[in-house]
Amino acid sequence: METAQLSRKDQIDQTATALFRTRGFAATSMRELAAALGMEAGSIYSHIRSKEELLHRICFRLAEEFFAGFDQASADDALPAAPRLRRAVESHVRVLTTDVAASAVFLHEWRHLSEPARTEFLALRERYEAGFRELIAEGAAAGELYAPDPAFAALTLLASLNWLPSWYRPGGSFTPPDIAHRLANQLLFGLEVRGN
Amino acid sequence: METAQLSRKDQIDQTATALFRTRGFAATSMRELAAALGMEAGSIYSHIRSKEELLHRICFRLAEEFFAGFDQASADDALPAAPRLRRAVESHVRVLTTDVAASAVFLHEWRHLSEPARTEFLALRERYEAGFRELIAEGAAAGELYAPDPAFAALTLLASLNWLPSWYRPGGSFTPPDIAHRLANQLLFGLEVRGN
DNA sequence: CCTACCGATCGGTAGG
DNA sequence: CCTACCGATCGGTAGG
Repeated sequence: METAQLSRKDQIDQTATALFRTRGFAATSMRELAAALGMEAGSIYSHIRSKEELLHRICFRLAEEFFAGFDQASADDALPAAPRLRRAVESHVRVLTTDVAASAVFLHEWRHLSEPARTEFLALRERYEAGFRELIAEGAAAGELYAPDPAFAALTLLASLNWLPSWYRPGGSFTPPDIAHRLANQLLFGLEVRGN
Repeated sequence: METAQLSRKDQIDQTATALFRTRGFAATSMRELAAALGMEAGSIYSHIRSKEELLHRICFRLAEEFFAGFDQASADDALPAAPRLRRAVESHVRVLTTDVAASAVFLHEWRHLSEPARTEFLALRERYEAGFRELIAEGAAAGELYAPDPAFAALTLLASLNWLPSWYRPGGSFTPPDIAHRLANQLLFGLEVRGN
């Protein structure tokens, strides 16, 4: 346990993230969470208001991290679209690997958010996808990328990346930058115009 | 409702699949399922033994369908590995689009299976992935495909395909064969050796 | 942070 | 296939 210097609230967030990931939000009880933290179920409520607040915080924090990474990666206007897309892919992989458990929750448990949070969340995700779509469309218009349908290409690209939390294990044979590089290569070689 | 000629048990399976997909297995109650079927919760148990039996049947039925499709696609020994891989990709997409709801449950809800079913299921999935891995390795060894790490390539490939149920809607602008073709192209152009 | 508890809901069964 | 019910567990609160 290296959680010694975390605040109690951060400990709760972290433990909840791990449980929501492995057992799912709905199947995780507050009593289970409490037991994992070495306390009683009722005591958790002096730190949080509801179970859903935990999920809400995880989902929206990750959304912010994905956006921050993307904005930084795609901001450089001097760069062509293809290398900016590569940087955006690497940023996405960095967020995924830095916080695998939270990413898995972000990707799979958001549907347990109640309204209006759920609709807000989906709007954020759509905006994020649109960023990739536009980058790909820009690269296609400039002849840098081969993508007859940028929307389709963006979905497939993000799909390949988002499956990562389901097999990635920290400390495995691939390091995060290694994974980012390999994924970007595998995906972009399929997008780049050949022999041009 | 076109479920008129389905047996009551098939109606239960079908409705359960739809609910497990949209709300998740754990968050779906038997009373909800009963209401969707126009009956009382207790009455369902004259057709099934338990809630988990429903999940079990969905997961293992889909596993069979994926295997049957793969075996047929990859069986032709006269064909090089690359076109057999393309056929396997198309088969995978066919299963996914033919039965989107069940596929989504197969992909995301299997972890709610209790032992030993859960371990059995994971073994099946691993065997399926191995099929793709070996096809890619074979193609790489023959110089047909560019895949420095077949295991990594197989994971990325299946990832791109498996995200499909999260955005595919029957009756959208893409037909299933269209999707299969585009996905195979986008993925294989990234794998094929260029200018060879 | 704990004890003790609330009303609601869960999966499942008995008996008809 | 329904009515009526079982014990267990749920998220959350009051009072200290």
